[in-house]
Amino acid sequence: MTEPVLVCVAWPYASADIHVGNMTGSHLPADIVARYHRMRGRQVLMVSGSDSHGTPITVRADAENSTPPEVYQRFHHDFIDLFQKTGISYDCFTSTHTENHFDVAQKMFTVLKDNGFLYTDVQKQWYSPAQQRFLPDRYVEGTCYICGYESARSDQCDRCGNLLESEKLLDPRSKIDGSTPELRETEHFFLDLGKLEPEVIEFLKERESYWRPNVLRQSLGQIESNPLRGRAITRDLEWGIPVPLEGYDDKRLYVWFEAVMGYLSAAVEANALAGNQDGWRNWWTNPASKTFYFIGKDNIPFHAIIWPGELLGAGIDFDRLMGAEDPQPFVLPYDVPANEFMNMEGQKISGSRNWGVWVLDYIERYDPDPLRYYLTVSMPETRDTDWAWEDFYNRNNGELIATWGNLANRVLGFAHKRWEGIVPDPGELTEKDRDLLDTINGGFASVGQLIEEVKLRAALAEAMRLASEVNKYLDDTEPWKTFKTDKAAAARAIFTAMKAIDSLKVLFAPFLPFSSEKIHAFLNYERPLFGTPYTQAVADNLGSHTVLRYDAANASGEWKPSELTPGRTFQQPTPLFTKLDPSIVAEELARLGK
RNA sequence: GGCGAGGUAGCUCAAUCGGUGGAGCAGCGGACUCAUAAGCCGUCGGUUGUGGGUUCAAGUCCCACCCUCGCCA
Repeated sequence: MTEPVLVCVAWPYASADIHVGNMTGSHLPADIVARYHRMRGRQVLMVSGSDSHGTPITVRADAENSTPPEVYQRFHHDFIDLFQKTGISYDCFTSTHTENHFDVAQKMFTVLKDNGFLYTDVQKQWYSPAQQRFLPDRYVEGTCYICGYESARSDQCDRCGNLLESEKLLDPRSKIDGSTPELRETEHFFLDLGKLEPEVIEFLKERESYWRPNVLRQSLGQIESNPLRGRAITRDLEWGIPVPLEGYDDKRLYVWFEAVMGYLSAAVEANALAGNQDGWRNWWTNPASKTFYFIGKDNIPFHAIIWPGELLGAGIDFDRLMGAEDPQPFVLPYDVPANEFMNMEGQKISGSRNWGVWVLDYIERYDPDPLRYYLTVSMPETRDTDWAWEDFYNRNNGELIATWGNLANRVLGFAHKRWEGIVPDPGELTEKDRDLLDTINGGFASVGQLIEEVKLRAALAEAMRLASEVNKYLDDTEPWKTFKTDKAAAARAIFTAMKAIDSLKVLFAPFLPFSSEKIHAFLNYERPLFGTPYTQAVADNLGSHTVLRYDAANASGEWKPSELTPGRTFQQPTPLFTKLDPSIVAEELARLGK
């Protein structure tokens, strides 16, 4: 059996469009890692879904005179469309509003409660006598008790920027009907993080040597300076997952508590859809399984502290509740390679100001691989980065096309013209030819190692360096000259370059799957490098939801050097990438902020 | 306010244990023509955010401060 690899991606909230910052922060790095491990022959399961509960969705539903299910479904379908168009190859992209997820989340609640990691406490919350219900913080505004701003949200003041203690808000008003809410006591469940702290610290320290410093230090440093305390995990809401206890009918699980459990429930769903009810355990209770969590820096505490805490608190009892005869504990996160943020032309990306590049909009005008290339070379792995259209244009024309696209085109084009679509016979290779192929083949170790460490910028830079080596080799051997004087030498050089390109196609494939498939097809390979995404409608007692899945049956890509042989036929190539006109920079800048 | 990450060439980033600060792009020069005027060779470019300190030696370690960003209160 090969190693199972679980690739978890932060669940996009189903009331906002996905922008380039979301892509480079989580979906894209996850996809690169997933595609790489698949080619290594590992059992990859890449999961995520739409985070469908919570107040912002009900706020939007109210504003649009719609319903929460309609709102989340609309965004959910857009997400799936986007992932298919950009090649984000989820094995299972589902939703938190499914019977399966409800079941998993409620079981986790029960297990944590039975194991003594939940307790109840009473909080004060704004209550609307007019509507006879508790109001979420976002539904209440009033005067900031720090700066006096009159339209402060109850949890944060937009003028002075301070986070507010909701119950201290002055002159509170309901945003729904303007009526005056009153403070009422309400009982909630709390996750007892203090009790879990020693185990969480031990978990973090075991990973100290290889986690990114920002992720590790922020988690460990936070705990060391402020001991963990309980956090409320229920809310007075209608939209969400019911608390699985008598007498809590008007309370729901808090989204932050249940959404992270989606990694687990999606694994359960994916395997159940494949007809293997117990299959999820291969990724979740098998000690050989490696689990990666691709998130943005704002999500670090949830994934490095709270989620491991929930998994530790569940112990072996979740597995027991799922019917295991010999229940096992959960596999804890192997790596949480959180990214920093990407800005847009020097300013923070903002949906309300339309300051950003929305991926479904991008894909109307440009191809997916240039986006993936640019987002990888400027991925915010160690610090915030900036999307600049001028830079996008330069990277596309001056790097991606100039170094890699042009290389494939010049070699395959020249070879096709001079050898009439048949891979030339090189005879005996010279030392120079073997040196080049050795250098390229070394990429399978060097690029692979960097991807395993989730240093994706460095990995792509290494692949580009190797492509550059082939350009140098061609300049050195000059087959276009030797073709006229020493045809055998030209055949040798072109064969060597073709073989190098056939290998580079694989080295680039996790990053640039569409163009690698193109080269693969030019070379007349029968089966594609990667599998095929498809959608499936799944009906349950909550209705129906669409799941994005991945069919690997026909995939043939393997992380190993080319075995190209002389004599096989190949196609006349077409350019891998489209050269951009400089005018797009001004055109795109003009769209921002409108 | 507490915790954390970052600040290095015009731009984007490297620099292992403290051991002569490097690459790509842009700029400049050159030879070439298979290729999407791409590619290749050469070259210019630095008070490592600021101020102190430790050391034979500091981008790296220590202290203070400034700036950007995130989490928490």
